[in-house]
Amino acid sequence: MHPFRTHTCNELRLSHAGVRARLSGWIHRKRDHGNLLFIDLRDHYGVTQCVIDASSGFFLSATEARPESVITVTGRVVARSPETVNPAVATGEVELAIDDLKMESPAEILPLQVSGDADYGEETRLRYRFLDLRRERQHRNITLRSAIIASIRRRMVEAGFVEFQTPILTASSPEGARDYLVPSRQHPGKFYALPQAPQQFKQLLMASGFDRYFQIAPCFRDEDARADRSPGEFYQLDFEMAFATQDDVFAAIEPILHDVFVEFGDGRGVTGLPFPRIPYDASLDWFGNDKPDLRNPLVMADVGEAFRGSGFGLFARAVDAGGSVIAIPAPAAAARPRSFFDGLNAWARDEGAGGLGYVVFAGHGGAGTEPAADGGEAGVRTPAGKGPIAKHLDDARLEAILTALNDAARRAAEGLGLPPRIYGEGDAVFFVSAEKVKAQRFAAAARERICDELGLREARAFRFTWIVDYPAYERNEETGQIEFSHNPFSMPQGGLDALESMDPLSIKAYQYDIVCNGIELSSGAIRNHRPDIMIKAFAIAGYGEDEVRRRFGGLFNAFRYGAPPHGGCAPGIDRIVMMLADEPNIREIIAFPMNQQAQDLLMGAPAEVDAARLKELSVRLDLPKAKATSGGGGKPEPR
RNA sequence: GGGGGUGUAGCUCAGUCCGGUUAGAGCGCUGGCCUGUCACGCCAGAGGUCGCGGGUUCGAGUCCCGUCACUCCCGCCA
Repeated sequence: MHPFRTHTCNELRLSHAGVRARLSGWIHRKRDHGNLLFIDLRDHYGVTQCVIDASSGFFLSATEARPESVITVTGRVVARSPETVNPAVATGEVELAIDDLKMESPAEILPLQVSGDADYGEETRLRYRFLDLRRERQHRNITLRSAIIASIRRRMVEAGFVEFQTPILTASSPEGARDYLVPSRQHPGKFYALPQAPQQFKQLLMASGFDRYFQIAPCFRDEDARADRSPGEFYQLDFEMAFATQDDVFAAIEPILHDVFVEFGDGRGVTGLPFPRIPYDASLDWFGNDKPDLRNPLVMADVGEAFRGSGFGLFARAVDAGGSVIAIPAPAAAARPRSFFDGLNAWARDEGAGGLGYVVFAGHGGAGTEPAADGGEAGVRTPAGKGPIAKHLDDARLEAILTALNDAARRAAEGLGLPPRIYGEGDAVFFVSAEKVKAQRFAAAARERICDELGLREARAFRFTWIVDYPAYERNEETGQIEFSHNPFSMPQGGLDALESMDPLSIKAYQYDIVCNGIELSSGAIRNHRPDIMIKAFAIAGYGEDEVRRRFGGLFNAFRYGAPPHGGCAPGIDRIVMMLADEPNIREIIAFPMNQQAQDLLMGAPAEVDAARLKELSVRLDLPKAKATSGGGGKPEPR
């Protein structure tokens, strides 16, 4: 007989009755009846009930074994009597009547319990992650992650992509996030950087003649964490295609994402192919940001003109000063009590906005008074507006607001498959007014809030969209300088001609993001593979040719000896798993995540190192004064 | 770097607003009882620097100041 097991803890069934079996696992739970002891034995696969009675020689030691001790038990599989069958457990029709028990590894008293579904603080969970990961939900998440990655890998290979590995110790990249740096022993004063993404390597592979690259790529960025952003490191499904247009890239990855989300989505809806595409500018107009959650059906519109010169001075002055008034529809909200509007107003002020103006369209009462979408029909009345702002707006202005919202709703319905809607009687409209960028940012948040207040968010669905036509450049508000808005490696639309003839701020790039449920899964681009266009593109952002050669020498050089037009994308693996696992926090789907302060509480990273090691690296510390540097322990050091 | 929340038994939390006798509960732990449970049950017990430091007060878990830690958000994340 195998020294540890003949079966797993999820294997024994009624058909095994009478068989002699050996199981190994953790003591999940014990039920001690004095002269009869039940042990739920758990392994990766499941749980099997084992039973011992007082007549056995090892009964006492079994009684004393703590939960989470690892044991090996041997005995006979017996069918349970009908009244003792447990239908909640896969092995619930049988139990193992054990006649031998070997303690493989006793457990001390636990800092967190594995059985049951108690909540524990994250600090405890991460410090004892090996215990936390034994728990059902955590165990399931990590297993799901593995299955998703295996499925992605299989689908990528089937689609003709070739998997590569690229360096982890590489050079710092001048754009983007902060790098993690690694001092070089052999070259004092010089540093490696961990890659923020294998961006340049995958482009070099294109220049190397490989046609379709992919990698489940580790990426390292020294930026602060969020619930959906793991500190330090994360994984991307990084891929790149030679001789590919933007449409080719979309056509290659859409079915893979779609099928993976269907495979692991547990019946949740997935956007059909092809995924909708929203130009960046339209996304800002309709949703206030470039990562719209299309489960939210609300479409916004700029209605500044309706307020220009109106009696509502606050908004009229804002418009005259070049600001925006953004309207957010609130379908069927006219029936809501005053407290609904007051509550949203209070929320707006908590968010730091001046407030949230609104108009309620409930003037005429009764049904059937909705205006036709295009207006102009005889006998159609504009519903009368109510609310603090409405009295300052005449019918023509109210009409203009409804027309703008209906126009936006109709166009979004056609392009995105959002439910069509004609606003009018019975609806309400909220207004956000500020300088344009600020107004959009706040309106985006208000749109989400209003959607949830009204219970309009589509449940159990993954709604994908591409955001396309990103601007190539933007003006840095602080410095006034023209900068790359997204990715310096993207091909500007219009190529060299556009760079030479157009206002840089109006040039678009073949740059795109894929967004799912309001979460940016990835950005990608058709790359700039032409050295002459690169020089010009960087010149506009203030980099001389020498600087481009110095900073991107490898890539720049590669493009001088024949490089294929190419492009790609890099969806975030962790966020995909997070959504499919339906977890609100990215750390729930990473086996050993760091905490929000980028510390690994289990391994004790980051840690101090010996002076000798620093000397070897020609590194001397210059620590900030005030702060204790102990890292762990949590106790402040006396000063 | 900034803002919010939290910090009380091994763990999860109540008590803090409105200061007052010996700081409680559940789970876990220890001991005892229990032969059909499956969140087993019953009895008893141990376990506390109320994050840390300072202040106010006759008296501080509770009020004030500072500080540390964790967490959520903003900045940041080509």
